[in-house]
Amino acid sequence: MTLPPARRAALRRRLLAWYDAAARPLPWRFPQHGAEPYRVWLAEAMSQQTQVSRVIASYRRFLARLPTLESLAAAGEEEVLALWSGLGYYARARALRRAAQEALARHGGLPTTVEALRALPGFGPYTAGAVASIAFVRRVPAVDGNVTRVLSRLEAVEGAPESAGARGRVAALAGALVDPRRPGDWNQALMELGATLCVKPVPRCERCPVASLCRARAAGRERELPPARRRPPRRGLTLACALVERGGRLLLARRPARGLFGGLWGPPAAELPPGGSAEAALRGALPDGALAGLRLGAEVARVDRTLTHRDLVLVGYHCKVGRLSSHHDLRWARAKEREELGIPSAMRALLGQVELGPRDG
DNA sequence: AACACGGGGTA
DNA sequence: TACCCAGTGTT
Repeated sequence: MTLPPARRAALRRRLLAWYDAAARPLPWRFPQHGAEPYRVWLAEAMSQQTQVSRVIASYRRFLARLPTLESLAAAGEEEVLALWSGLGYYARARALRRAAQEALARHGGLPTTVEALRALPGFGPYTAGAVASIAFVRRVPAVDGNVTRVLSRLEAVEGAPESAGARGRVAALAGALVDPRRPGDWNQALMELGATLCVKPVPRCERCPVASLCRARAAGRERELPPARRRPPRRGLTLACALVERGGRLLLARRPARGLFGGLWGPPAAELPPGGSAEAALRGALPDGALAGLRLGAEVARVDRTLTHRDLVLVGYHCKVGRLSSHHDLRWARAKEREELGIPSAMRALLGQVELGPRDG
């Protein structure tokens, strides 16, 4: 349990030296940007449960359009969701925008302490620690999945990583190890090691700067620790989707703010229970009976997607609707407009299967 | 504590 | 197929 000062010093020295030499040149790390807090935050928010390699393109696109905290706070939710399109976990995007507004109103910018950051929407323990340490040089840890794996192996932490005991042990280690002079670099060095060498399931110990200090390796158990997280089985979800064409445009509906694909645009969709009627489901898909007169045509598109918690099936039906009352959450969009909207990837794929007339796009 | 929440890469 | 990813918010 104890972390001797000599061991702590050796870990810091070796890992920081390795990081200085081996860190990947991520766009938010380029020196000309410095540790600009807004950019650090944006990168951290996008990286939640999302591999860094998949974040880079979205990060550049987002920053080009909303380069400052002020521009983000002033942007509409629709625009922010559109810039987030394809990244998933869209609640992150809405929280990002609200946090920008709150930070500006209450602090005149991003606050600089981990406690004040933690109070903003979308800032959990990890993101608050990451931004505080990287952007504001606060001596606080930032424990993500990488750090959990690295520290679990270094100290041979037993037990499921989601258990309270293991989490507490890792948190204590992370707090004790933070380098007081370079807290942000230290936290990033731990993450970098976990992302590039100390990977699951088979770590590349031969290149690891702290392999000789690793208790899991000493015991020959580096492949076993930490144990895999147990996940509940995925449940099936079938969504009937109404593909309604008019004058080369497709009818899109904005989804409710909560739940799957919250706040994004897509074809009007409704859960199709096993053996249920797609027509009945779609007629009730929108509030106010907006689609009460819908008539179902043939199935013309289908998409299967595996999400973390869902086996998702989208079934697209060609549909006719009667007159639509003007509705805040409805719009007709041609292909070009659809490119600019926040639409989940699965629904984009479904729309991509639909052949439209020559007036489209 | 358990669950909801995207999407894609990897072995 | 199963697991994981620079996690957070809700119940």
